[in-house]
Amino acid sequence: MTELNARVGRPRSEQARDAVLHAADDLLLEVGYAALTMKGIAERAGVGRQTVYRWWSTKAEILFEASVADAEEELSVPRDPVPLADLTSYLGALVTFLAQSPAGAAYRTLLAAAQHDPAVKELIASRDVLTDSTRSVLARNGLPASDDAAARVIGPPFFWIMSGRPPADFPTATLARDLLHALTMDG
Amino acid sequence: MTELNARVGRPRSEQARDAVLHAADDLLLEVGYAALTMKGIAERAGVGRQTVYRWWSTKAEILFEASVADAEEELSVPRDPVPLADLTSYLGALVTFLAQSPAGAAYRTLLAAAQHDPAVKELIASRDVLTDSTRSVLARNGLPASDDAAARVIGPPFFWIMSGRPPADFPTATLARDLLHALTMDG
Amino acid sequence: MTELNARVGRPRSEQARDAVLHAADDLLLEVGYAALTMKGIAERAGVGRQTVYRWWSTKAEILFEASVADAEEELSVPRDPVPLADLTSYLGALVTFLAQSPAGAAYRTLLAAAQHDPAVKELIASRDVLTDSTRSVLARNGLPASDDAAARVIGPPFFWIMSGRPPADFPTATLARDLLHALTMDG
Amino acid sequence: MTELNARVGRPRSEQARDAVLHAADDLLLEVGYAALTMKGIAERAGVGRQTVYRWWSTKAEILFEASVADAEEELSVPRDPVPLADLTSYLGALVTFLAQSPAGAAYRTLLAAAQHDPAVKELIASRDVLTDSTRSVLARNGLPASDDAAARVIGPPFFWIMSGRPPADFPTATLARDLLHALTMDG
DNA sequence: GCATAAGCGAGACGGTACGTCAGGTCTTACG
DNA sequence: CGTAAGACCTGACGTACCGTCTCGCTTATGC
Repeated sequence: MTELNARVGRPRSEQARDAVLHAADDLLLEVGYAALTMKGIAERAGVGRQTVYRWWSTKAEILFEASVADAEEELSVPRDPVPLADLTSYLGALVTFLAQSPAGAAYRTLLAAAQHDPAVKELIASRDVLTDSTRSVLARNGLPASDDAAARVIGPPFFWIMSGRPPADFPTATLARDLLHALTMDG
Repeated sequence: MTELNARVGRPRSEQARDAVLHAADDLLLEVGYAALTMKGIAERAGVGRQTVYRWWSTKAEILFEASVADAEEELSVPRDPVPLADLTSYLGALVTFLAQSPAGAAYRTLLAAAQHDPAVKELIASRDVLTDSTRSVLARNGLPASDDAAARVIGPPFFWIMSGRPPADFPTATLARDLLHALTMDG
Repeated sequence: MTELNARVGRPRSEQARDAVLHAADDLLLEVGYAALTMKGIAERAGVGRQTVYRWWSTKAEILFEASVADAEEELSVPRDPVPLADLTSYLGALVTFLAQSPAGAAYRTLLAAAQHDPAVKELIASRDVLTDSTRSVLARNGLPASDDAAARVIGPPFFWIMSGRPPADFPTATLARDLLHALTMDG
Repeated sequence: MTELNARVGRPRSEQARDAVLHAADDLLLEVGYAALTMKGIAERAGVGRQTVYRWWSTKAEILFEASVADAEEELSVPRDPVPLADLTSYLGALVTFLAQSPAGAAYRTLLAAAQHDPAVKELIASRDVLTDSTRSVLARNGLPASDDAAARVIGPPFFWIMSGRPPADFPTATLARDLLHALTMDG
């Protein structure tokens, strides 16, 4: 028995955990990150404030836990045997994720918060779901799967969306073509 | 007469304005954006709270006014007659600005805040100093100075720094070469 | 020459003085003493704030100046040759003044303010218009015109109104009769 | 069960309540009513501002709660079998209460505030401790215990103290004698 | 008749209290 | 011992008024 005393007392309520994660997701879309409060999350979830603080330190941690799984799923596009088509469709998913998805909103928000909050920075660094998925797409198309290659894929759509431009106007096809050419040279 | 009543009452104190802008700059570096408060700025500046609210609505507005001028200066690199060298040195300045400069920190912070604050988004949109300077560098090297060309220049270093990687590791030269090639084709 | 340089410069504006006094009177009735502010008085009077501060230090001083003249007039009842009738009609005027008149409201307010503001206490002490008029009524009816005789006349209606009871219910006649009897004995 | 949910959550802190009431009492004497602030009371009591606002809306309510009990005690003089002596000693207690006692200062202050604050007026009307105690003294001496009889007892010393005269100079004995005579006639 | 001087309305200045809100901690009773 | 409830202290919020200080202007006197 490695966890002799682990089961002493009332077990954690899965119901409370889910309620908190959903409340955080909902409130992020409704009121935005700045107006998102631990108090508000607890009240929306119908949960005591202490229960929230017991399991998460900050609203960023809640958002992170709430969005990582969704993010992974939304970014996993089916592989296309033609590299150009594969990369293009992935870039499209990236733009959609960043601009439209609740999990994408959480990602942008967390990266933003990380700029002035070391704890969030560490959280993000521990699991950068965007870089990870991009590297796997590069790898499966025989391209270099380095961090800087990933940054060259993610960067343009990321800046595009972060600076508030319409996702539809982003030149996905052109970028895919150029990246494929450039990264093939590099490798 | 455009400003008939402009000189009624005590005129605005330039001294107070400067004190507020500098206080905001200093405090951003010292305590970060989240802990930056209107109250704190006013106290650091030795200024009444009302005086801050009289001229700026939010801490974002103060930071914006405080950083725009600095940003423009730091991003204006002397032109190199060789396009590759010119673009490379500009990319270097971009990385340095984003990663090291107080004005760059303010820029990252504001773009972050814009993700959940429409007022900040509008502010940024009214004067995106990064896109502007990039477009002018592209133009002077005979490259297409569109918004999406700019996004392809800014995006990679922007994501690199935003996700907390070391500025020194960013592949400035490679990116400059590839961009020059790709954008020449597009044009 | 007592006032050699007294007439140098622009003379005081009587118009501004009147506007301030009336504004104070009006605002006292409209918003009450607590919500009466120097700023509000100045704005209502259409006068600069400095002009108010130049001539009065506190809102109490303004009210005092605004009400003393009115008070004296309202409390000067025509003499009745029959002492009981004279005293009765004066008591009636007293009740009406305290309960209904704007100047009476100002008097109650100032006496209230005097309880915790020594400056107001001194102001009132310098000219207690209620005690003065009462003493003169006592004197003209051959009664002792001491301060404590005055207090015995003023006290009951004063407490009655101060504690918020309806003026009509105050037993003017009974009090006048008893006072006349008691004070005659004392003298 | 009238208070089914009364015991849910952390119970109110009696310690905080007492600290606030004492702080209000102390500060009233130290700085006066005008300079008495909710913020100051909270700080002096070592209590959060929200805790004060949670239980009391205004400084007047705090003073009222702080003084009523004291007032009742200070005004309950032991009965003297001789009516004149009983009334005289009660009048003495009244003067002392109004002029010297902290609770008396609170009473004067509240009656003052009631002149321009309907909420305070209602508060006072709900429990006029001065009128109540006076009526009971009148009753136990076989005199009419009406509101206007009470006003004739309280009025003179009340006006005396309110207008700032020395308590020692108030003619307690004369007033007691005259009142006894007059009210006996009325009854 | 022009300088000097003081009063004028306007409005910005550095402060401070307002009443509210969220933070994070604590203390209950219940399950 | 986890939970919901809710009171606790702390401290920032944005507003109002404080009393003071410039401004440009007006309106007197007096050299």
